[in-house]
Amino acid sequence: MKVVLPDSSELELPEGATGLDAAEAIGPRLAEQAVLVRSNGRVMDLRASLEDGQQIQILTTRDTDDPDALYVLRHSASHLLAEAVRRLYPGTKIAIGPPVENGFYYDFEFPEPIGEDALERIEEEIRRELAEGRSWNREEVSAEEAKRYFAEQGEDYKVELVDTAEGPITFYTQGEFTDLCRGPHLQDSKPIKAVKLTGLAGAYWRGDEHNTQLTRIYGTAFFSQDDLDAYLHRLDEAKRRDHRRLGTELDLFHLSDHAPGMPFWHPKGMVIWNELEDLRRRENVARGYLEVKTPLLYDVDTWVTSGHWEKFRENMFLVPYGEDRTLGLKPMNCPGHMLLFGSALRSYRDLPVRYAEASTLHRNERAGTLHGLLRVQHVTQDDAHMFVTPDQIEEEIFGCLDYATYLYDLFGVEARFELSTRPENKLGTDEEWDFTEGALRSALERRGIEYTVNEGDGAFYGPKIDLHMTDVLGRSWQMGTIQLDSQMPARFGLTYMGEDNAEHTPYVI
RNA sequence: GCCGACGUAGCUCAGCUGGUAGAGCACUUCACUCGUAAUGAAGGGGUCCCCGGUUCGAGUCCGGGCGUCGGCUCCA
Repeated sequence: MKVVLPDSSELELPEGATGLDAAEAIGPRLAEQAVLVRSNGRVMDLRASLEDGQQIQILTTRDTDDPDALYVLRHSASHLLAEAVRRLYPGTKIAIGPPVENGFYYDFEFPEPIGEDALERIEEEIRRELAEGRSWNREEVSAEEAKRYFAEQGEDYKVELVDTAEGPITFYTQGEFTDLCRGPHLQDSKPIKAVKLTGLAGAYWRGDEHNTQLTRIYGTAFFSQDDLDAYLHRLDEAKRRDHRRLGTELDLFHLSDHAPGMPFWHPKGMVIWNELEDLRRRENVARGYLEVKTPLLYDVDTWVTSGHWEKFRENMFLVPYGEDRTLGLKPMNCPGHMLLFGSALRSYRDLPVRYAEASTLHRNERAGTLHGLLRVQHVTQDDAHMFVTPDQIEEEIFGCLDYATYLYDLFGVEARFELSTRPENKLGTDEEWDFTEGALRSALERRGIEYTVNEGDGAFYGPKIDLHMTDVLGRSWQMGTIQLDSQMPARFGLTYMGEDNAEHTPYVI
C-alpha cells in the first residue's frame, strides 16, 4: 500500500503498516522524534494502522507549538498524573483526564479530601516517573474484558465509561497503570520536558451537579522548560492587564463588601462609562431605536406572568410593599417593555417598534459565581426589544447581527456566534420552537456567519444567538445575545391590528 | 450551591512554633528646583473582614458567617 506525504510524494509500505512504520521507512531520526500522525486534520496514534492512499503528516518533538502535538503530549501527561495519584493515594478512583486549552486535567475521587499542598507532592512523583521513563502500550480490548478489568479494580467510573463508549475500546498502559483511553498518546515520556500542576477544583461527574463531585487536578506540560516558562510569563502578563487590577490602578471602579458584585464607579471610570453611553445612544438613534425608561420594581404578579417567577425567583431581590404585596427588582427589561407596548392600541403600520433602554438590572446570583465586572449582581445592560410581524423577523435579526458585529469590531473583540436551542424546561410548543429556531438559523446562514449549536441552552421563552469572546486565559464569556421570543407577548396579551383588521400577536426580538 | 485557597495601612505585601502590628509605594510637612515611576529628612495613617470559642493573653489556634480569587454547576 501507499501513503501520501505532505510534499505529495508517495511512500510504499507493507499492508497494515502503522505511522511509526512510515516514520521508520523515512528515517530513524524521524521515528525517534515522532509524536503522532495527522491525517486530514484528524490525529492518530503512531501505532494505529494506516490505510492505503491516506495522506499523512508525522508530527515530532520539534513541533513544539503545534496544537495537536501539544494535545497529545498533555494527554499523556495526564496519564502520568493519574499514575502518580494512584500510587500516592491508594483507594483513589479515577474518572477522566483529557487535554484542554493550555493544559490538561484529571478527575479523581479521593478517599479523603486533599488540599492544594498535595499538588507539590504529586508533581514530585510525576517528575520521578519522568526520570524513570515511561512508555505507552496500546491495546484493543473487548467491552466485556474492559469492564471486568475495571470492576476488579473498583473503578466504577471507568466501568460506566465503557458502558457508554462508542467504537473500539482501547487500553493504554504505562508502567503499572492502565487506563481506558481513545488516545492517541506518545510512544514514551521522553518528549515531556516540563510538567506543572496548576490547580485543584471540584468538578461534577459528567458535568452534572446532581452527581458526586470529584476532585479535578489541573496541570500543563510542554516540550521544553523554556516553553513552560514562557507560558507562565504570559499568565503574569495577563494578570497585569486584568480589568480588576486596572480598575484599582487607574482609579476607575472598586468592589466592596458593602454591596457584593455591585461596582462603585469612580469619576475617572465614569468618563469611560459616559463615552460608552454616548456611543450607544448615538448608534441607537441612527438605527431607529426609541429610547424608553421603565420601572425598576414590579409586583410579583408581573414576574409570574412573564414566567420568571417560576424559574428565577431564587435569584431575584424582593422588596416588601404595603400589607401583603411584594415587589421584585427587575433582573431584565422584557416585562417592562411588554407592558409599555401593551399600554396602547398598536397597528401593523407602527411595526417594527424598537424600544431601547440602558437600565440597571439586579440579579441575586448563586454564591461563588461572581467575577469582577464580568459577572456581577448589578449590571447596566444596553437592552432593546423589537416588536415585529412574522415577515419582519429576518430583517430585524440581520439588523441585530450587523449592530453587534459593528460594536465588537470597534473594540477589536473577536466574537464567536452560538445558536442556543430549546431547553428542557421551556414554554410553548415544539412547533413554535421549530419556527423560532429555524428563523435564527436561517438568518445566520443567509448572513454567511459561522456558528456552533449549543443544544438546549436557549432561554425558557425562546432560542437565542449568543456572542462569545475568549479571554487571554482561554475562558469563554457571553457578551450580547439576540433572542426570538414567541411566548412572552402572548403571556402579556399583546396584540396589534393587522391589515386584515384582525388582532395578531407580535414576535419580540 | 459545591471543591480548593485567600481576606493585615489608600495600593502591593511581610508577620516563624500565640505575648498589645511592619516594609515599599501613595499621602502630609520641610529642604532641594532636580525634567517625566522611583532626591533627602521628618510625620500622619490600621476595629489585623465580622461574630463566637479556647487561653493569663489571638492578626496568629478552633467554630460559624461575609467577601474575594481559581475551578465545577448556574447564568433570564
